[in-house]
Amino acid sequence: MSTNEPNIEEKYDFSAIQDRWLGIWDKLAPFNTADVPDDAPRKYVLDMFPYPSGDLHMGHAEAFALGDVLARYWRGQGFSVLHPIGWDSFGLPAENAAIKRGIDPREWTYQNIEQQKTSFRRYATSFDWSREIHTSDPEYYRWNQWLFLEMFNKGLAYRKDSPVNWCPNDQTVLANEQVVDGRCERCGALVTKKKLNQWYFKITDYADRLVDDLSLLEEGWQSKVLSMQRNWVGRSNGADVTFEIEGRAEPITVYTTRPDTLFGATFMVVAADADLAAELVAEADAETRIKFQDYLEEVKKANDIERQATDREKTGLFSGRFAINPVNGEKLPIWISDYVLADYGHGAIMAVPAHDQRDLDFAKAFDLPIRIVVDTEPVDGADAVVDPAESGIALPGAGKMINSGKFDGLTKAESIPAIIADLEERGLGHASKNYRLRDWLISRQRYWGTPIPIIHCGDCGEVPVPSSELPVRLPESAGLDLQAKGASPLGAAEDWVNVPCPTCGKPAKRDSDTMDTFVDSSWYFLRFLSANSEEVAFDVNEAKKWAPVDHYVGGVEHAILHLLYARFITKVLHDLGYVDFVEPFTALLNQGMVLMDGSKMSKSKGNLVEFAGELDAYGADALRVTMAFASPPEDDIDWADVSPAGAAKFLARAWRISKDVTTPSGSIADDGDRALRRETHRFLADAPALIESYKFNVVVARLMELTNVTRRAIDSGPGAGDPAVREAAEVLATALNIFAPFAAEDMWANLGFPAPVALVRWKDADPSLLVADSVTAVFQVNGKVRDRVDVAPDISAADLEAIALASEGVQRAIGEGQIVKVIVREPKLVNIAIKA
RNA sequence: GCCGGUGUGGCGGAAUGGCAGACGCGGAGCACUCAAAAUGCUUUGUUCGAAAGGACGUGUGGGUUCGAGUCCCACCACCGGCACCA
Repeated sequence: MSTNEPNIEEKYDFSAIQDRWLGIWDKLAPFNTADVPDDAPRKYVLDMFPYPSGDLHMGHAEAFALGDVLARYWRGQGFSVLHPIGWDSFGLPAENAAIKRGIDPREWTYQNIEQQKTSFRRYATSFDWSREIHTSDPEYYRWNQWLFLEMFNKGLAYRKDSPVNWCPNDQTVLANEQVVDGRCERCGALVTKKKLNQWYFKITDYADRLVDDLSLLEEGWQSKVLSMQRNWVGRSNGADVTFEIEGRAEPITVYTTRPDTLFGATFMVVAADADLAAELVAEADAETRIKFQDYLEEVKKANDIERQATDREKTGLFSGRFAINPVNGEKLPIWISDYVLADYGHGAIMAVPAHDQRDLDFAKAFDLPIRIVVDTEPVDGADAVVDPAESGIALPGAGKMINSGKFDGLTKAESIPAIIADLEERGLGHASKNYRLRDWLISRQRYWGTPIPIIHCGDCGEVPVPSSELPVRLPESAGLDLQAKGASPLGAAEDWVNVPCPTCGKPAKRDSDTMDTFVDSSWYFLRFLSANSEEVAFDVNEAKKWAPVDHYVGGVEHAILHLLYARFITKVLHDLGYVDFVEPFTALLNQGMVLMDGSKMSKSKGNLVEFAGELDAYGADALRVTMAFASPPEDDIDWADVSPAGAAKFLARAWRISKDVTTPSGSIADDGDRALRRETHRFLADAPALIESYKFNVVVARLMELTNVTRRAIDSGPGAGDPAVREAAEVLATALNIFAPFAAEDMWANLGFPAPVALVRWKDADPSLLVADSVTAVFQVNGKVRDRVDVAPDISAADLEAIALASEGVQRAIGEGQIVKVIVREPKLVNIAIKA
């Protein structure tokens, strides 16, 4: 097969070029990684796999362009690069579309996949298609079930009754991570609470490691994402303190981050919706019991948005009971309120109104005592500390302890360990940590997901499906009512749901819920390593060779959810002995969004830019260059501010150089024009560091510069026959390949080489060419540039100083002034400090 | 409230403490054309000046330094995360 047929076009014609190479690339399959030698240097470059809803959009166009730049770059550096693609193809939109149109979710999903696949091919993404995966295939989701059972056997998957987030619109439960501002992340409906029996993954067991291991990612992840992850886990350090309760055998434990304020506790508060509150008032007088019932009703009615409003008035009631402060034996009234949360800490707090704003608000509302126990600095430039009882402003700052018995005089830093030690000695408390993170709720009451591989038996309880019977396939959707109704549609598939118990053989029922699709995506990067294996989820040895992922590319909208789950599952797989690393993604590139006229694109706003339309108008190369050149990758791109036509113009200029070269291939570049060669090799020397630090926009700018100087060399320099021009053109083709694969391939063919240019190793920079013949020295007077002179790069400090002092511009600037000091940084700078 | 980030021409953006504005978009002028588009060339931070040449200029105010967009302190604005989390 001849891959370098002569090009007939005399002008850059992106659509002819695309047509010419697509078919050839299909046959060459240059990105297949089936037979990589064991000792080959490797990189794993992965884009977050797409959810196949309709065609690709401009956001995909950016993310996948950038991922492809990295994959192609490392190939050019001689690495074997794994750059796979798959489809996150389970999930609600397919189901909703299916309901709306009365078709199988499978049909809708796999049609969209075909469309996106076609678009990816036209976009020249360098995927290894032999490893393609679909999470909605039984061949994939059986390994979700395998993972679930591994976790079930380790006690990391469990079922519990708990109030859960419920989306009344989608009629399914939601993970905490899917509730944003009290609303369903997907549809925006107000989320309510519902008490349900649901499956959880025990991510809280890994809370400390999920925070601590972030330090391993400081090199490769944006600090923004690290802090988002840290915030989400929400670890706080403090102490558990035990309070005896009058008339109750069991004491109550509270969690506090300020044990140093223990002497300032003047009451205790129990969360209204905690079981403890109901128990405490059970023996109270009738009036209190009725008041409590009314209050509890009120609290339950409030949705999260109302409840979370921080400027709400404090409400509550006295329980009639008292606690004993362990440090001073004082009797503290126990109050009940909804400002304390039932599911954080122990659902009860010690209230220190002088030093906590919330407690102070409550104390003032119910006229409770306020006692200062920390001598804080005055705030906001005030002369003296104002009594919180007067000002209504609590004093949360640090200071020396007062009114605290034997602890008086200690600073906050000293007193916290001292008090904890004292409590510990007396068995009344200990240091403790708390987390905002909750266990990951993974059950969903919907059809289009992975069936949970558990059989419920009246006698044996929760029985795992034997691994020989995996996968538990989804029943056909035909005949099932997929309409959201709060119970899984699978429950109605009689033939499917009724099975004998694997243990005792009696009639039993399959679990009819499906898994959260974030389970699918929490380990898919490992499935690519053995995408076609029927024996294992992934081969442990392949994981040793390829994983973890070297570059993970995707939107910052997944900075919490998906990344936290993937990190968690990776640690679980590590503990189970399947992988030898603890973090899945060594480096993370979060590209910004593609906007139009300052806002997110949407059909309803009328500012939608269609991927297919741009592709037709400018071609894949111009689109990819535009994405890379627009801004640093993390920043948003406003499509109104960029110019795909400009990118196309640049590509045409670069392409034309390859047509103009007249030197035959194999000519000796050493004989070529030195100035042009220096530019070429400066590019080769600088490009790797720029790409590896994701400064793609600068690399494109440098390619434009190289194109411009080569053009000038042809038109008004040494001419098209100079070997340096050929060298520049070859470097342009190999480097441009990472941004504009079609144009680069065509240039490579124009220069007489066979496809694919994508597997050509980049030329090394020649260090001897990086030394300039002369450099421009800058002469400053008091830091202002007054003159410039070209000098030899190895000029001595004394010579340079002499030239500077003699220069006309410097003399004029010095005038009558007196020279105080001369700084010489040969060969580039002299700065003369003068006194007027 | 706590934590993190960002502020540079008309616009997107460059700049190991050493020539601010690379590269591009847009604008202006010119060439080619009957004309337009496309393409090419020149020019383009603000301001004073005929020019030569000045002055000013990286959110604001201070500081360190021979020299600051870059480092330090304080502030302002915007963006993001968390938030009655004890």
